[in-house]
Amino acid sequence: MGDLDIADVARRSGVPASALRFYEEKGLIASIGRRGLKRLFDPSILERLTLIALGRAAGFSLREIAAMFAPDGRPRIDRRKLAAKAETLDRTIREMTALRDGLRHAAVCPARSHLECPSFRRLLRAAKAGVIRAPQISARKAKRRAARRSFKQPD
Amino acid sequence: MGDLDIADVARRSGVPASALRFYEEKGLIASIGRRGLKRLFDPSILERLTLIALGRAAGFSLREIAAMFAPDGRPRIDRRKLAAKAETLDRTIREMTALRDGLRHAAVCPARSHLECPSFRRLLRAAKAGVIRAPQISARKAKRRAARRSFKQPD
DNA sequence: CCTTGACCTCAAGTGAACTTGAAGTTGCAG
DNA sequence: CTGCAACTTCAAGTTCACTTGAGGTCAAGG
Repeated sequence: MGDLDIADVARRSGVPASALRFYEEKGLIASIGRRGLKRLFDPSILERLTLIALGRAAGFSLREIAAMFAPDGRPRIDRRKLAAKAETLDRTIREMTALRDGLRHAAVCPARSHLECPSFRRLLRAAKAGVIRAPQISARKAKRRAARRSFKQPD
Repeated sequence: MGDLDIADVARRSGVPASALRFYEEKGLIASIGRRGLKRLFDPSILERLTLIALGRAAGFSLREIAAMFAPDGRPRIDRRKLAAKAETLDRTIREMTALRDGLRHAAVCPARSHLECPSFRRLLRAAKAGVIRAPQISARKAKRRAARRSFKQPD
């Protein structure tokens, strides 16, 4: 009745059907049954997907996220892991902040070459100090992702 | 004389020799010549590698970084691109900060289930609002990377 | 009842950034 | 001078998170 087919879920969540099947295969989500061949999802899937998006944004891998849902289904998220991730996140934030400031300066810096700018060299020294990790998201993917990003899920 | 072979560069930069060859192939670095078969690098390669690490950390792809070095070799970095990247970075920082705070709360939240915690639900709503992008760095790679991370390059 | 389009499965492809392996060559310590 | 560790090339493999394609099934509208 209130159940959703995969297209509904895709539309309401912004997650492509192919990704939903993929998530199911990986155990991140489960359909509540089938109508013929077609998967049926409970509306609560939308909340679950939000949770998954959240985890991804926090830097968890799908594997890690899957582990956050107890085998019985509901989220039993390890609070220690959460705290640990918050810490990592915090480190990353500090790194990126330094980086952002460095970039901002470099963008307006009057020095001939960036290598001649003391501020830029400071940034380099910071990078050298090993302060830096790589985020890594491909340009094309990021673009497609951005184009798709509506994820409105009314509720 | 002061020239470095690939092992020296690897040791002093923390970048594996295989990655250095890869970078050369992609045009991110260049050897100054060969001794027999063996590549020789100018010590300035170390600064270049720091620059590359910096770019990676800022979220530039290798392709983008390569484009930042003029064909003649020295960095001619587009200041507008820099500013743009600083903006993206800033957005990401804000997202991650929200996320970090959410996670921190969730870690100490007394609610039975995270889904019952008002604060966590607020976080979910924020995520739903599309505030969220994914950083994406694999666990295994991150671990290997961390183990390797010394990058001391004594100047 | 029949068509059709939305769904299905399974396999293979993608792209980024490297790593690994096999097979060959060689600078240089002893 | 010789042996071998360390380099070389080139191809293929790896991980992650999906997407794409081929070929098949079937629920529902006309």
